[in-house]
Parts: sequence; structure tokens; C-alpha cells
Amino acid sequence: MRLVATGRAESRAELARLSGLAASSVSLRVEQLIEAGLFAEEGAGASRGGRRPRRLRLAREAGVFLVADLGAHHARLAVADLAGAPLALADFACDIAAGPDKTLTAVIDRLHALAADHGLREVPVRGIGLGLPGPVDPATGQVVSPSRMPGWNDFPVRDFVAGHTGVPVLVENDANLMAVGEHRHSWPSLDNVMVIKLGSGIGCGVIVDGRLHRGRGAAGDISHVRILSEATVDCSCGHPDCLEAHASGAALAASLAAHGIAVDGPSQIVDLVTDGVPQATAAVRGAGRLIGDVLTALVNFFNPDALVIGGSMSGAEPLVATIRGVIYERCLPLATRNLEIATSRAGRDASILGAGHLLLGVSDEWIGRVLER
Amino acid sequence: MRLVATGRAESRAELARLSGLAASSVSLRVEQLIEAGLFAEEGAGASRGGRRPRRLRLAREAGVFLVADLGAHHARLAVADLAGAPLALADFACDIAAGPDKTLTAVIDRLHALAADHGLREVPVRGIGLGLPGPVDPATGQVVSPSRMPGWNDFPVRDFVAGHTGVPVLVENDANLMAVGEHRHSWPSLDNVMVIKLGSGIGCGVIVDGRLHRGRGAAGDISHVRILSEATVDCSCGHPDCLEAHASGAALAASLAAHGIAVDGPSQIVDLVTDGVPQATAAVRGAGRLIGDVLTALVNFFNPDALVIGGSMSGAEPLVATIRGVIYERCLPLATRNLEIATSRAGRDASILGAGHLLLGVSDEWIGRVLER
DNA sequence: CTAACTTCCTTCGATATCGAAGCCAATGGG
DNA sequence: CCCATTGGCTTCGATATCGAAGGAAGTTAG
Repeated sequence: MRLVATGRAESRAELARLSGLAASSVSLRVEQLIEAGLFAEEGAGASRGGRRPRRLRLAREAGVFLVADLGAHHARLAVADLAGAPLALADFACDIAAGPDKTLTAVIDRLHALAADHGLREVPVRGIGLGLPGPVDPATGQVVSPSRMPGWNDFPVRDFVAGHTGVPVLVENDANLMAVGEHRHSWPSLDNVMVIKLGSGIGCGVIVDGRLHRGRGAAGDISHVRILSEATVDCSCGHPDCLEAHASGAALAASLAAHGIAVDGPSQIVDLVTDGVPQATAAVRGAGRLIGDVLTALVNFFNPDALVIGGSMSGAEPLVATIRGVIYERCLPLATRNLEIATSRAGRDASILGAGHLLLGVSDEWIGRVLER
Repeated sequence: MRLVATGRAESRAELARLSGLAASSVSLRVEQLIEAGLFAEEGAGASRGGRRPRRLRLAREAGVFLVADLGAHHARLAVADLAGAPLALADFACDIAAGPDKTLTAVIDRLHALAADHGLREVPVRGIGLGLPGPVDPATGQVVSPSRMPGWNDFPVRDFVAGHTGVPVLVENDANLMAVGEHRHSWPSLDNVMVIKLGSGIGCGVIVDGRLHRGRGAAGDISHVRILSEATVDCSCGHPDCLEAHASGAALAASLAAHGIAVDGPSQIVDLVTDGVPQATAAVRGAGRLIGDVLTALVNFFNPDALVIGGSMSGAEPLVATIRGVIYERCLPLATRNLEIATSRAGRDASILGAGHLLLGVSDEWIGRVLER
């Protein structure tokens, strides 16, 4: 099902090749899925030198996922097909500091409205995915001691949303979703990928062996590593000189403000850099060195196939160039030999894609129910 | 097979519970394995309130693994059963700088002799495992740009040994083997474990999701991370102020020598610390702070369930205490909430255990052949 | 245009796994 | 001491997967 949903397989033969199942087994399963209304047959594909394959795709009536990627003051909403590909997108201004109850209710309403607006009122909602800018406990679907989400600590987000809608709900940290989306969209053949999200904060998601690494729920944190610096800056976490306190978009904005340059939001910093404002470029280079220093240790340790730099700050060329330079200079040759360092290719909807992907993974249950009938 | 080999299952019922297979399927398989001579039935186990189980164990004639853990001037040899449990152990003085050809030939001879000495001449050798103090490419079984193994670069260790003996051969970095052994022996229920090997060098092996993480072959390197320090020391890798250049056993020995205290080998440093020699204790504390600083970043990033400190230096109490202190102080509460920090429990044969464990994983092939007859 | 591939998909018998039911051999309470 | 209960193991019919064989629908070479 996933292979067809993601477009990796278009015919029974391809399914057999990719899944490793026998061709006969595949045929049986596909038959069932078509009968259940989840798959549809659609004409013939291109021949590869023999009989032309009968093309398979997800049936439109199979269902949709509703996905929201929440930021501090803003949410990105999407209705996606079962592959996680967006069918409709929207932006939604909402202050996460209003607390979980209000925020979540509003987001859910808007999501349903978005689906209705696009003529998908009759299509069953198979799952809801939520990206949050804070640590999420994968076992309980709760937010755990988030630094920038007042009122959300220990709130049972998953149970709340599932209770209000009655569908499977996935709650995940936004950087993790981004990592999954980026991996699936741009680097599906690589097994070990690090994705850094540089926005007003600094987030990181890790794909190990093709799957999201969560650890005990906090894996991927790089923002509170201590760095070497002249001036001491205290971080919100209580320790001095965390990476985030020096190199995050918020930190850069503060330091620019001290130079008399007012910015609001990280994308404005990118604009300044693009316009060639020297203070902005210098600040961004400094941040790049700090981030690069931290990443060298992690690249040596984790030895990934690719390091992807995303988030709104990743548009700043000198930032990315500096990070790349530091890593190639300081890391072991063995670690950088085959390392790809690239900027995001899935763009700002990476998290949406990621949520869709993970949701399909939680879908075994309803797929089973649909097939049983 | 592995479940019985490792002692996790002793009866058909336990196999069924742990493997998730149906009891009937388990019975069939066990029947085959007994007939093939790989399993043996041995009396009855303890009742759990009902009929007593029929105890299963590996048949002695099922086979053995030969394992060698090579250090710079010394090798630890073992004959192990298919569970990786040592049946016979030996030490062997050999200079790895003599080059791969001589060293490997000598080691293989000694391994076969060791088996013969213990009346295992008739038992088939099912695999050979080698731990090496340098990076190993998992795909080819070659050593790749090792810093302290002159003459070994790109030598096809696996093919060489397999060619000379005709059995499956596993070649792996020593810290990785140690991580596997430690994980299996002491922390089998935890999924994410970091193992640090503190000896004359600094090594690290990582277990992710219950399996060894290799990355592209270099994963787990922590010795060439740049650290903050007053004095500048150049590392053999060409960069200044690597962790290894300041905090490894070799570096400590050098710094003690500068104070007029001659030591040879890291275990002597441990002795000095135990004897309360202040310079040694201070040196070790300093190293602990540096190592702890580096580990902080990795613990936040990787968020393991346990951090195990092994290697010959791990006997130095103040070293371990300092590392532990730094980590608990600097890491995110979320990362240390459930973190175990412990010293090695499998002891110096951890690598042997690890090799045995991995070898059983490579054994599918001959198990299949044996069952077919 | 024909003949000889290739590739796609289905049919059909062999095999493996499963789960329910039942027998076996202990424990433990009355 | 007896018998209900528990857990261990096997038997047996139902189901799922597989692989080989073959038919269907193309492409390519002569």
C-alpha cells in the first residue's frame, strides 16, 4: 500500500519487485484492495519491452489525512492523500501561547473546513498529524517540558485530538517531521540522514537505518550544546552559552537589534543577507561557524550519508557555506568521504510530507478493518 | 536459534513467547534442529505452575566460533560456543605493526591450537570473528585508513582470513564489538546504548534500536572532536586539540611523564589513581571533564537509554565520577531523566561476546545448509 | 509480416504458518 | 488424597504464501 501511495510502484510487477513478495501474492492483495475501494486501476503504463503494466493508484475515495505543522505564531495546514502528498494547503495565524485547548480546537476546525472547501467532505479522514515546536513523548503523545509553549507541558495532545475526532492521531516534534519528509522526498535511498532546521530556533531530526530515531523522545536536540565563545550569553534552559543562545534566528535578531537593525522573524535576516547588509552577513557567518563546530562532532559520531539544512534560515547562502566549510575542514576524511551536505529540497512542506508518511505507518489498523469487509 | 543460544529461551514455550511464532511452528522447527544435531534436549526445567518444560540447549557438536580481539601489542583469543560464550580463553603477545599477513596467520594458528587444546578438534568451526583497533569498512571487511596500524591500510582482512580457512569471517572495529557485547550481556532490554572504550585510545560503539550502528563504517568516532583547552596539543590526525590528544590513556601517560612519573600502559595509570597519587588523580579528572563535555552533546543528540564506560581506564573511579557529573549537570533533564551511566559489566571479554553475537547473525547460511540435509 | 523474445499477470499445486482443541504433567487448595 | 487449574507441548484442519507454469499483450529483429 505504501509503495503505491508514494508512487514508488505503479503496477503489480513493480510491487512484487520492491516488496519481495511473490507476484501471485501481490496480485491477490491488490485484488482485495481494489475491491475494498482503496486502489483503482487506471489504464496502462509504459512498456519496458514486454506487455504493458496495468497502472495502479490510490482511489480518491480511499481517504485523506489532515495535517498541521504548528509554529509559535503560525500554522501550516494541509489536506493530504494517503501518500502524504498535499491536496490542499493553507496558512493559519494562531498563537500557540493561547494554550493547547484553544489552539487545537481552532486548528481542527480549520482543517475540516479546508477539506470541505476542496470537495473532500465525503472522503473519510483516516488520520490527523500534528507537528509541534517542542519535545514530544512518542509513547503518550504528550508534550514534555517545552521551552517555548507555555501551558502545554504534559498536555495529552494525542488523546485530546483523538477524543474530539475519533481518528488515529500522530503527534510529533516539527524537526522530526521535517526529517522524515526530507528523507522520503529527496533521499529515499539513503539510510542515515541528519536534518537541521534553522529558524528562530535550532532543531534537528535524525533518520537512522531509514527510520526516525526518537531515543527516549528527546533525540536530535542540538540547541543546548555548550559552545566556545568570547561573550557569555545565558540560555533559557539555565546554562550559559548554548548553541541556541548564540546562533539561532532569534539570537541573531537580538544581536542585530543591538547594532540598530530591527528585524522581526528569521526570513527578514535572510533578506538582509541577500541584500548584502554587511552586519547581517557577518552575524550569519559567525552563527555558521558555531553550528558547524557542533555538527562536526555529530557527523564524526553518527557518520550519516547526508546532512540536510532546512528551515527558514537555510536561504542564507553564507550561513550554509560556512557550515559546509567547517565540516569539511574539521571532520575525519572517513566521515566526509561520501557525505552529502545539501539544503532542503522538499522546502517548507517537508513536515507535511513527513506527517503523511508516518500516518500511513499507523494505518495498519484501519486498513485491516476495511479489508475485512 | 539465537534465543536458545543466548540463554534467553530454554523451552519451546519460551521460544514461542519471545519469537512471536505460534507454538506449533516452534515445535516443528525445534524438532528439525534437534534432528540436525544443533539442539539437544536436556531434562526438565522449573515449573511455572503447570507442566514442566523440556529444557533445550545448543548441542556441543553444533560448532564453535573462533574469536580474536586484537590490540596494538596484544591479542585476546577465545573459542566460543554458538552463543558467543567463551569456552576457552587465551592471551597472545603479537605486534600489530608486524603487518596483516604475519599477524593474522599467527592468530589463526593460535586459535585453532586453542580449540584443539580444549578437546574441540572435532567440532566444526562455524565462523571466525576479528576485532581490530581501527575503522573497518563493513561492506568489504577491509581496514580503512587506520591511524595506529601501519601496513594495514586497505588490506582485505576478511577475504584473507576466509581464503585461509574457508569459513564465514566477521571483521569489526573493537569498540563496536565491545558495544555489542556489553549491550547483549548487560542491557539486552535497552534499545539505544552508547559504549565508550577508554584505553590508550578513545573508542565508541553505538547501539541504535537494538542493532549496531555503523554509518558508512566510521560511526562512533569521538576521539577527534575538537575540545576547549588552554594548552594546544596537535593530534596525529593533523588537527589541534582533538579529544584523544588530551584525554586518552596515551595522552595522560605523556603528561604524567612530563611530571616525572613514568607509566607504561593505561592500567598503570589506574593503579596510580587507586594508590592516591595526586598528579594521576588530577590528570584523570581533567580528562574526565573533557570527555564529559564531548559526551554531553552526543547524549543530547542521541538520547540513549544507557551510557556504558569500559576499557582499561574505566577502573579509575574519579574519571568515571567526573564524566558522570559533567553529563548530569550539562545535559537536558529530558535526556538524563532515564539515562543509566554505568561502567562495563561484561568486563574485558565484552568484545569476545560481541563478536560471537554478530557471528550468529551471519550464520543463516550454514544453518540453512545443515537443516536441508 | 512473422518469429522470437520480454514483460505482465493469473492459475494451480506444494509448503509453511497459524490457531483451536486436546492431551500431558505438574501445582496447589480443599 | 483428589481434583480444579495452570502451563507445556502436539495434533490437525484452515489459511496464506510461494514458485513454477502458462496465457496475454507487448517489443524487436530479420
